[in-house]
Amino acid sequence: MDLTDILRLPEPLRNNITTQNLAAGETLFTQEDEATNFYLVTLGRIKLVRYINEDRVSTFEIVRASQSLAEIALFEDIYTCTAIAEVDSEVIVYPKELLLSILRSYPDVAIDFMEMLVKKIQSLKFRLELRDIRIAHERVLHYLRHLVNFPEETTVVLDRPLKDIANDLGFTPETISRALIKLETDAAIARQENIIILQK
Amino acid sequence: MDLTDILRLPEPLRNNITTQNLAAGETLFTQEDEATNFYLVTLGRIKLVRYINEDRVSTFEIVRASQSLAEIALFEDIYTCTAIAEVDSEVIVYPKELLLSILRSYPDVAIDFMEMLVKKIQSLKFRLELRDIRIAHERVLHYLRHLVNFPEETTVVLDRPLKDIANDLGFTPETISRALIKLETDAAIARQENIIILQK
DNA sequence: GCTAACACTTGATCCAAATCAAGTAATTAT
DNA sequence: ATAATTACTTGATTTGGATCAAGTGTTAGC
Repeated sequence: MDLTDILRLPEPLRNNITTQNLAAGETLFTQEDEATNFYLVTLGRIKLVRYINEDRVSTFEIVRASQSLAEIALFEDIYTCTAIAEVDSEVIVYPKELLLSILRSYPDVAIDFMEMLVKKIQSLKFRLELRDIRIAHERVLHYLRHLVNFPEETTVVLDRPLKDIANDLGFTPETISRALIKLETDAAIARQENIIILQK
Repeated sequence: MDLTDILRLPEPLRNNITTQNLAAGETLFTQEDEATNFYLVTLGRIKLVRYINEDRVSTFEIVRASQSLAEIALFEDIYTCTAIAEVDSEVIVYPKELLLSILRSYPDVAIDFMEMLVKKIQSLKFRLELRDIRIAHERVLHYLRHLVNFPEETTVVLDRPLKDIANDLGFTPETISRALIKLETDAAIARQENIIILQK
């Protein structure tokens, strides 16, 4: 989902993009706002959420440095979710029309952009697949194994609070905690702080 | 998610695509197969599934007429899921390299393609949002309301067996059945066969 | 037309995650 | 340094979906 290629923009257009800084907890845009920009995160972490009703929030996605958000802006008039900085963050702002013209004029950038979109689709599909695993410790194990990029690797460093991971996986923090303990007693993993070692 | 624009291909290239017919239950491609083609469904319904382990199957997506599948083929070497025809179906086969060259040469087609990808992302995000609603009748109602394209509409025609919808939503058929009955007694919906009327 | 398969419904029971509650440890703020 | 907040853990209880089981009605096949 790396989008650094988007940064390699044609010179004349690169001058028209700006950066924006966000404090932890600050909102970048809100659901139903007019969609005017596409963003690339350069620092920090942006959380995309949707308010389903008064007391229910669904977290769609955690967008990290070098990842993009608000692709929808290119083809829709309003944002369909709310973007909030989880920690102090920085984003590059690409005005919608500008980006569309770039994508029309530079096939290489367009192909990179498509690849990023396809990777995002894969990632969402995986998260959906996870939800079909009902038993907590099985879901967590499947998730941990997926975090390992290469099959020969066995170590996963959790860089977010467990409660956030719990939320991603559709569990409560209590359930994640118990699931990890079960995986540990079953000798499927070993834990040291926020480092998980998968036992093959 | 309409992709009919992809059909409006530049004349010289259109000759290089072929169609393929599938009987109900037939497999189009299998997880781990070499990814050589991108497909557009012209008739019927293709189900994308992933085999998580021996006895667990996760349905990713139902691809219908005028929708596409296997975008991943463009950027990866192997398919990450298995495609099976739910009913007798027909697909257009786009060889990977051919489609990539089209996307490079024809910005309009590329933009249409991106729009399709973004719509797919939206759809997956919605399905993920659904999974965050735990209570069955609430999840079902949210789903039904989403099937209504225009806010003033109130009628939803379910064109697939309830058990398939149940599977999409991450429930058993029993649970969906009970959820619909609850929504009916709560006067949130009315039912006539496979037609659902949403009470606003 | 009869049988078989399938879709849906209904009821009883089971099970696992949510919830509620409380405590500990670690980090942040003052 | 101390207080306050936050992250995580642990235990007891609740809750609601899964499962098992059986029945009805409809569709498809022979």
